[in-house]
Amino acid sequence: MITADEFFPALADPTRLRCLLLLAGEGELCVCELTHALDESQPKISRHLATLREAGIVSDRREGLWIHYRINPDLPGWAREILSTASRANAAAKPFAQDRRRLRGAPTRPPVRCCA
Amino acid sequence: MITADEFFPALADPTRLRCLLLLAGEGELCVCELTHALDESQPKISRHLATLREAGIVSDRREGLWIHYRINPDLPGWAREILSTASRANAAAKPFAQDRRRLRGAPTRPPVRCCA
DNA sequence: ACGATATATATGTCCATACGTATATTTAAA
DNA sequence: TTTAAATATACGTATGGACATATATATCGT
Repeated sequence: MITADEFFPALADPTRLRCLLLLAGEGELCVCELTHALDESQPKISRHLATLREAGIVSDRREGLWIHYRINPDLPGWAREILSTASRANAAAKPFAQDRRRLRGAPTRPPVRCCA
Repeated sequence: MITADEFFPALADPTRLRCLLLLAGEGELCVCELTHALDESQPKISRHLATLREAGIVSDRREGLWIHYRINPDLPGWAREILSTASRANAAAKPFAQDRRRLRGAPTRPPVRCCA
């Protein structure tokens, strides 16, 4: 069972927070989608996801080549509550709106080919 | 207006988190009460409170020698919500229960003389 | 078996930040 | 105007953690 002392440090990094807010809003995303949406390097995203996984905040599911991440459904209620509160509060904020737009495939960028 | 990228790092330090959870539950506390409740050095508590103040998460009010801190009432709703969720969720957890007990004046410790 | 794609991990470096100790500041009282 | 109490800040050090780069692993198609 995760404690507050383990939970909040995991949200303190902007990259991890962006991942979590996307996952909270979208349900399930694979690494390449997150890499594309956040426009960050693959190892960077992967290691941050590993941090979140080791903290028990996200869970992963392999499907062929792809590994899908989601908010860990076994996360205690207060933690899930905090994530949805943060997600709701930041839905309108510019940086997160940009992440969502990139996730969908931005007009100025090549469309997401992976994770069809 | 504080952003999520500024808010969550402030909760990532255990000392700051303990201060915030106490403040969320007790309303207003002075530095010496927090120092006593957390059993930490005065400069340590003071500097962490300064961090929280500079982030806009707490506000302070001088009253003679004492400076009382509280959760900043102008904090956006989502942030206050997250703090009360965390406070409620951790009320029963041992470390925070100990902090509250020390705040009241633990049997094995000298009673709080300051901040009458 | 080989190559390609998706993801993970290892390594070395660098920077932010938490810490202890010492000292400064502010207020009140004698 | 000293003195004491409460709080704040300065400073040097150390360490956790984020980073880029390179490489390893896993899965699938041919």
